[in-house]
Amino acid sequence: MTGLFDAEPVRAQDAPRRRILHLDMDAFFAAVELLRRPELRGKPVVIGGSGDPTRRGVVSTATYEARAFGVRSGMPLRTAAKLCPACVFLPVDFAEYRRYSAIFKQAMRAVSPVLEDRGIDEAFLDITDVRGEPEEIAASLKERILAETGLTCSIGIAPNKLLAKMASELDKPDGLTVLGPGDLERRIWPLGVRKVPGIGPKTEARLAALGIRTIGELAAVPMERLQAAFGRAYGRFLHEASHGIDEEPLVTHWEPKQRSRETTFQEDVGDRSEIARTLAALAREVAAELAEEGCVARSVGIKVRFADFETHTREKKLAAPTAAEAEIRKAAFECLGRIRLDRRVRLLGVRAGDLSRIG
DNA sequence: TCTGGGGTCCTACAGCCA
DNA sequence: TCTGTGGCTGTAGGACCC
Repeated sequence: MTGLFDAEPVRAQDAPRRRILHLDMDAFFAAVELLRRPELRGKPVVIGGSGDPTRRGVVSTATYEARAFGVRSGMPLRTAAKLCPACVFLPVDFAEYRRYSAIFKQAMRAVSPVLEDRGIDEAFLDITDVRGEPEEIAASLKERILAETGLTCSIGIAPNKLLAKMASELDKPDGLTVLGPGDLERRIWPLGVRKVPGIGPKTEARLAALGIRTIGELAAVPMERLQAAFGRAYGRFLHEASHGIDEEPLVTHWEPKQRSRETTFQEDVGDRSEIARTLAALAREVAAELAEEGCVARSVGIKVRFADFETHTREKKLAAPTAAEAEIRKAAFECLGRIRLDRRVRLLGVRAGDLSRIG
């Protein structure tokens, strides 16, 4: 007879199987804009930057009608306007999107308190201890969010965050996907490696050069080979992700690590005094935000992007943590002095790092 | 010709020190 | 005393995410 205290320590594979839900709002910015501009429904609409396609900026979200013209997220507004001259361009209104974001996250918290906020339009929810079938939990959550916001979302449920997020992508918009045993091989392995969150365009290209295009092909590569090619940590990640392995817990609280402000000039700038004025203004904004949040910074850095898109950063460790505008500005100018300004500048940024709370 | 802004995490490397 | 090694810290840049 084995007593409680004789039991072996719990290993990962013996741990209670988690149920993680990932929720992603459908074309979020565009959907919110259509709520207050119903006359635009059915029309190609692009949200991005200042809403003026003659100015510098990129597409944040486009409606499905605009996507039919080839408009994609991240595309310059000017390019989008060329592809779709009939598109309606709207500015980004973060305050309004944050309002809707709070509503759908509140609905999620009513289901389970264990929520990981992943930005303005998505979140993870641990529903391991929530009674009911996953499909029912997700369906009633979708119903509640639609009733309270008028917006649809896509939900994925799986034993971990990685698979839950991939699941929510499988059926969009207004989708619901539950991944169970056997679904890894059947539904995930045929997908391209780019569908793994954490594999971007660079890694996709490097994997393609090795003849690896699908997640299943990636899963067939020994971990040692991936580590030799991509480094210890990332090689291990690639191996585990392709096998659907992810033990990461939900992060329900975190402290900011850095605050930054950056700006892209409408026209590339060569004038030193304009660069100096802009750097001072950015330093002021960063300092104000630190003060507002009750934080001090231990390091200050700057970013300079030249007209040819070459980007340089410089960083300085401070003698003592501070939120004082004068000290942040002084450090930023010291950093600027270490960069040779031999070309016109496209972008300038100021960053405060190694943050800690006062008191 | 074009490529935003605000973040996080990781890696590589140089200098310092034991 | 010289040299090698390995850890730590600071710095720069890359990749990725929403």
